[in-house]
Amino acid sequence: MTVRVRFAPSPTGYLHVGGGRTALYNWLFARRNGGTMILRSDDTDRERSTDEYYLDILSSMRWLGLDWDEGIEVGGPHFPYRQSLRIARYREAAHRLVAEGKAYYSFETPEQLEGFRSEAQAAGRPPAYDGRYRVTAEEAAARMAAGEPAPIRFAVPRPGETTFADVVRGDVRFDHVQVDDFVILRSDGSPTYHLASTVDDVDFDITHVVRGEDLLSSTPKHILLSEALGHDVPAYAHLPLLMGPDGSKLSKRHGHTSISAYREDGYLAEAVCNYLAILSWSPGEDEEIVPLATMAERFDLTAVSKSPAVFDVTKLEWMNGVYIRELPVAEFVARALPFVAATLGRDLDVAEEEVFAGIAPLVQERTKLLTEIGPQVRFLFGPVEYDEASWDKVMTKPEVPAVLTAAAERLAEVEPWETAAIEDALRSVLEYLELSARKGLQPLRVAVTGSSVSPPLFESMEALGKRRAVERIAAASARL
RNA sequence: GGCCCCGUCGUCCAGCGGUCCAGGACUCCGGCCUUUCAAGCCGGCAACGCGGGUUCGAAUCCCGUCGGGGCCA
Repeated sequence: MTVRVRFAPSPTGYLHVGGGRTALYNWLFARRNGGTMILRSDDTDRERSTDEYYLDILSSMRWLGLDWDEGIEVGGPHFPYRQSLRIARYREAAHRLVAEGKAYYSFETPEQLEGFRSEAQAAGRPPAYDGRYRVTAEEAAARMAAGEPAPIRFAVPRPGETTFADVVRGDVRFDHVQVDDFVILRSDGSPTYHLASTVDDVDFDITHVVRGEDLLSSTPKHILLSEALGHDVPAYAHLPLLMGPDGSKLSKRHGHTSISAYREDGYLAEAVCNYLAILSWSPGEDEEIVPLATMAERFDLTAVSKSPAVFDVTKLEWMNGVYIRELPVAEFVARALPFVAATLGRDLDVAEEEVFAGIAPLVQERTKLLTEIGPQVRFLFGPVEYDEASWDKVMTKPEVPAVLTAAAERLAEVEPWETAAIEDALRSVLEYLELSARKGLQPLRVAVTGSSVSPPLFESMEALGKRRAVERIAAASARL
């Protein structure tokens, strides 16, 4: 039997990092086992589902590099893989279960349900409705015929229990006293999550359901439903939840949680994938920087951690820096350009792109996020903007006027305008003024780049060009 | 409140009865390098929640307890 897994997000929000990790683990598992990866949209919640979220999920998946063999947009035997387009199928399934006596039209009043609940609570019993007010099939038929609306509930076998071997957690057991006769089809004819999701898993021949631990306690319902539908029960693997720094389930209040936000913040998809993978699983050998392809060779669902993991942005950032540094320079340039354009508010022209490519290697090794690049190089593509803190810290020293003056003079004679020649000239200025490089070069850095923090000075000057470099030093002198 | 799951450095991961006075990574703190900032290199701080068992021997197995999380309400 070939492995068939699915990632089935609800388009009720952007694809968040937890969902991204679930998608990734499904993908890794499929690739590791030569299986089929399916992407489905669980969009039965018409109220909260939107096209914007749907599109975000698609683009985030693609950005991460997680492709799917069957599903939304790519097609397959069960196209279009959108639950909202399969409502009739869910109704049919629910009605069939009623016909077979495995589910029933439910006429409990809210008062009855509430009464049951509070009584159970008081007695210390599980508050899961056990179907005690279920009416006979005849009565149900009569009331339905009379036009009385009613939801359909699944008749959970009682007494009983459901056990299953969770791929990551091992044996799990649920007594049915704590599984309620859950609604599968609402009185308005809309399917519940349990029904739609299970029917799809069954229809699509899913072999392994890999999802978040928040669905663990719903699993007995899904197993019971699968069996009632006359289908083999898939294997289940429940992934530990991702948490915020405060130890609660990761959510918006912990900051950025959507994959697309990380993309915009200058993270590389490779780094995000790597970090997400490493979060609840180890590729072994004390290795952490492992490319997707290698992980796909080593991935082992049974070795996934059982305990929740705190999402640590700081470590993701470090890892992003590692990936950026590993990029071939040309690739780094290509990825950086859009971000540079964003901070400049315009695209670079061809000549400027060449200038950027020139200092790119130096910028690359000091970048953790692509968004940091623009600010580092903007001095090359526009007027200097002095960072006032830098100016106050550096340009108020007594030796500054002499440094600027001497440097401007010497630099004006440098020919050809290349890093080595610039360095020679400046070193001689330092010698002449008896200043350390540390003290003597900072004023020039601020003058030329506007900041006390910049790429290496000599290269920066070369990239800037002789005329502008000398002009800026003169301008800084005038501003003193 | 009921049920389920989980519990190794601040965080992530390794460890699956002896080779562990517990290993790697991030963070943090020193130092080196150095034209700033990074990067790099070297070094350091830091954990088996607790209590009982089982065993010659437990981070590793069992029970309890405490703590955290999830779902339902």
